Amino acid sequence: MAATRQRSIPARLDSAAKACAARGARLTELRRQVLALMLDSDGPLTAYQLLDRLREMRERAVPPTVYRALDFLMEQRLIHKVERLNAFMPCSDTGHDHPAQFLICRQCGRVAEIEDRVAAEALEHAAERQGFHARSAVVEIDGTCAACFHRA
Amino acid sequence: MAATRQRSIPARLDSAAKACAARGARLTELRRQVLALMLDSDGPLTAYQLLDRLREMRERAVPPTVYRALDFLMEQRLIHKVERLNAFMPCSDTGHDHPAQFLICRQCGRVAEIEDRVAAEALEHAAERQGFHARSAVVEIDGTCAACFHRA
DNA sequence: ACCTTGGATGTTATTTTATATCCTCTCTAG
DNA sequence: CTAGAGAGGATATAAAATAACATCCAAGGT
Ligand SMILES: [Zn+2]
Ligand SMILES: [Zn+2]
Ligand SMILES: [Zn+2]
Ligand SMILES: [Zn+2]
Repeated sequence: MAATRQRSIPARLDSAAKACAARGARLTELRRQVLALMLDSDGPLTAYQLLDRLREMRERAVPPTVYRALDFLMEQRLIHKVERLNAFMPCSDTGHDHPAQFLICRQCGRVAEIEDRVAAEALEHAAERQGFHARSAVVEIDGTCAACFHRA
Repeated sequence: MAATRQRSIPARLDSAAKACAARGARLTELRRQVLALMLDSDGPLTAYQLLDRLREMRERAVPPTVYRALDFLMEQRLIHKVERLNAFMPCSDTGHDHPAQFLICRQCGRVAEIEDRVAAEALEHAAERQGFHARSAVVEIDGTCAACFHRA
């Protein structure tokens, strides 16, 4: 079991369910289980890591089971995909539409989500200047986290 | 054959070779062929698209052939990987070390490389504030390019 | 010229990641 | 009831990337 976080997992699941309902979508049992696994993890999980864990509860799970749930959760903005890791993690700020910005530690594998308005706006403007209509932006920064840096 | 670009492909290959040599690396025939294919393409290419094209010149090519060349070209900062597309494209500013920033058009598949110093610096500072030591940053913005937007 | 050596490439196989397709079940709007 | 949509089950396959080991070959020292 992962360390305790700001809000309890059941509370986060419930507010996720409400957010979905408000948009006319259903956080079904399967989707809830998948989201719960992600909330319970210390770091990002790949689809197949998630599948392994899901099978403990749901023997019949296969890749499409997981990918469909992941697609749904991404549409609902409850999770993000970390492209550089082909892995997924819960959004730290559930439901709010914002560009995904991550700090990815190469040493420990941990990923921190940040929200830098200055960078986000600079990128918006840069896109506009090219006449480009932005839908979604991803920022992923590789490096060494403070903890790993001090350890070294 | 793709449209003519700012500088001729042979000229770009030659300056790439020089840049490699300056760093004690060799732009071998294989690597040169792979880079040439990318320079000749109108858009990003996946490793397997590249493999198909490469086989026209080099029958024995297999996935590791391509991936090794791609790894080399990325180390030499001659190309970038576009994570959201699992595809690769030449750097627009060969050899200079800079964060990769892309505008990806969903409609036409074209990818434009931009270089926004404001965003890059904002992200650097954001990382620093967390005590994070950044190595390399990737920015990928999905949306619709000006041409496709006007067409619609 | 002759080794030696490390980088580059060849070769085979496999792993990891993601999607296509078709079917069944359930719920509900009409 | 009953069509239609959404959710999930099931099978198969495609796409992307890497592992591991063999061979080649270019460059530098002798
Ligand atoms: Zn988020
Ligand atoms: Zn770390
Ligand atoms: Zn570049
Ligand atoms: Zn376009």
